[in-house]
Formats: sequence, structure tokens, C-alpha cells
Amino acid sequence: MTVMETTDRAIPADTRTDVCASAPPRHPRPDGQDAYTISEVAAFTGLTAHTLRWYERIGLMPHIDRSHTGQRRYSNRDLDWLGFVGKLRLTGMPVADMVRYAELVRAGEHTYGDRRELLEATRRDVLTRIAELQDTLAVLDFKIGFYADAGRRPVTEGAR
Amino acid sequence: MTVMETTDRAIPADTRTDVCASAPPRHPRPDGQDAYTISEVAAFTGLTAHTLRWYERIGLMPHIDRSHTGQRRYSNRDLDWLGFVGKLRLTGMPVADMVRYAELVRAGEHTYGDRRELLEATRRDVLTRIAELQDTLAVLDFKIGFYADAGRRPVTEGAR
DNA sequence: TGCTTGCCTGGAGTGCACTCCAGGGTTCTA
DNA sequence: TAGAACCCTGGAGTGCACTCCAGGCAAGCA
Repeated sequence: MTVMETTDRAIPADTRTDVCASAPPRHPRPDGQDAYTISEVAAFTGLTAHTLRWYERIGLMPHIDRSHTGQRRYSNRDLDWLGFVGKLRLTGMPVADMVRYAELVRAGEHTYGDRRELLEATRRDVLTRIAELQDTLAVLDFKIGFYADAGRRPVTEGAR
Repeated sequence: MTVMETTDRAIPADTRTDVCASAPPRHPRPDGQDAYTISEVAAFTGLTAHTLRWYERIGLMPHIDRSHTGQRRYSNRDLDWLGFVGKLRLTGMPVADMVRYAELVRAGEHTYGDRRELLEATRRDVLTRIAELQDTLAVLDFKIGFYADAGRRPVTEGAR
């Protein structure tokens, strides 16, 4: 195990639980299992099997194990990665940028700096988006307030 | 003036400034002018002229005045509307839903209830998105923290 | 043994939100 | 009054992120 794909993987197993306590929650998944079919993963993640195969094709996934007949067998590690990708997707990050991050992860530890930069840029984007949304919320509240008032006023007076 | 297109328009001119004081800020625009060419509006809003024409085609804009030669002349009211549309766009609302809202506005005052419902649904979406983004922020901070630590540790120890 | 279900692949298709084009008229500045 | 810059229209094209299809292999089971 030389390359880490998500942060908690880098931590030795004996100290793992402590760190995971502060780590974000993972996708719900059955215990004691580490090999899932594509349809199981689709059910866990909410993505379609099509999308999972497509993610692999474009280089967004690490290498996925295969059964002796060639069917995909996803590991818990893959599920972690998909969980993170899901978060990035929520930020509106283009898939191409996620692929770039995935490439950095595959490239090894010497890309830590680049990875951090990319995540920090994403972080700034997220903060901007939150601010925009809060701004929008204010506008919505203003308008909703207007319509609420209008509903309380007699129909003939007020807006016109 | 029987139909209001944005809330502040419904308020008589003499009481307007009071209400606008609590209203969200508008697009910056020159004073004492109420007719803008499409390229001026493009500059104010950040949209392209193409997009502005397309918005009109799909029914997202109210009727836009024309000069005697047929060129569009946008009013301050149109700019207000575009500002609001911009906010809705930030929420990720599909254009089709915005068109629906625009239709309600065109339909008249009896759609106040529907408009309010639509805005309240949007408000709920916005709150959900903000929560998702804050969640994502936590994940990003966790990972950024990891990479920051890794940078402070000697290369040979730590992650592996 | 046949049937259903699930999975595989490369490649084509879809929906959304623009974005551009061709061909032509209008407005501004020198 | 000429040339550049701007604006008009209908319709076609683009990029993104999936989404689906055809044709075929493999496993479970009645």
C-alpha cells in the first residue's frame, strides 16, 4: 500500500478508528464485506450502473477488481472514493477536474501539494457558492414575504 | 399597470424607496435611464446577447420594448427581472421552472398563491443545497488538514 | 435444458443550456 | 458618405454529463 486514495487510508489500521471518528460519515454498507457488484454499488450510491462504468472509462475511478468471469467487484475503498466524488459533484465541480484529482492520486505521494491546492481552490468555490445561495435566500424570503402579505390583504387593495 | 413582475413593482411610486431599502441590491446601472441596448444589458448582467435573445424566445422574459427599427430596448424593470432570474439560476433551478414562474407572473395576480408555493419550494431546495455544501466543506477541510499535516511531516514517515 | 436475470463492451443517443452562423438591416463616427 | 460596429432572425451546432442500445457471455434454478 504505497498510494493513498482517500485520507483515512493513509493511517495505520490500529489508529484508524480514532481518526474516522472525526472523518465524515461513509455510505451505508453491509458489514464484513469488501466486494460488491455494480448493481449493489448503484443502490448504495444512487448512481446508475451506466454511470459507474462511465466513471471508470473516463478515468475517474481507480482500477476496479474483477471476478474470474470479468465482472466488476467494488471494494469498500472504492465506495469511499465514490462517496468523495459525490461530494465534489455537489460542489458543481466539472467531472474533468475530478479526473484531474484522480490522476494526482494515482500519480503518488509527490502530488500531495497539487492535491491540496486543488482542494483548497474547491473549498473557496464552495464558500462562494454558499454565500451566493444565502444571498438568493434573502431575495426569496423578501418575495415570499410579499406574497404572504398580499394573501393577508383584501384582494382589491395592495399590489397594483 | 395591472400585473406585477417583481415584488417592488407592485408598490406605489411614493412609498417605493422605503421598500427598496429592504429589497435586495440591484444590478449596477446608470442613473436616469430606462432604455438599454442588448449589449448594454449583456455587460450589466454578464449574460451574452445570444442568451438574452434565447431567454426571450423560450418565454423567460416579459415583452421587451423595441426601437422604431426593431431593436430591443430593455427597461430597468427588465433588468430587475434579469437580476432575479440570475439568483434563481444560482440555485440550480432548471430554466423550464423559471419559465413556469414567468408564466405565472404574466397570468396575473390570481397566481400569487402558486408563485409563493414555487418560491417556497425553491427556498427549501436552497436550504438543502447549503447544508450539502457545508457537509462537503467539512470533508474538504478534513482532507486539506491531512495534506497540510503530511507537508509538515518528514517525507519518509506518515502516510504509507 | 431451457429460461431468466445480471453483467460485459463499444458506440450511439439524449437533454439541457447555451452558442454560433448566415444573411441582412441599422447606427455611429470620420 | 463610406466604413466599422451593432443589431435582427431562424435554425444549426456545441459541450457536458450522462443514458441507452445491440449483441453477447455467465450464473442460478425448475
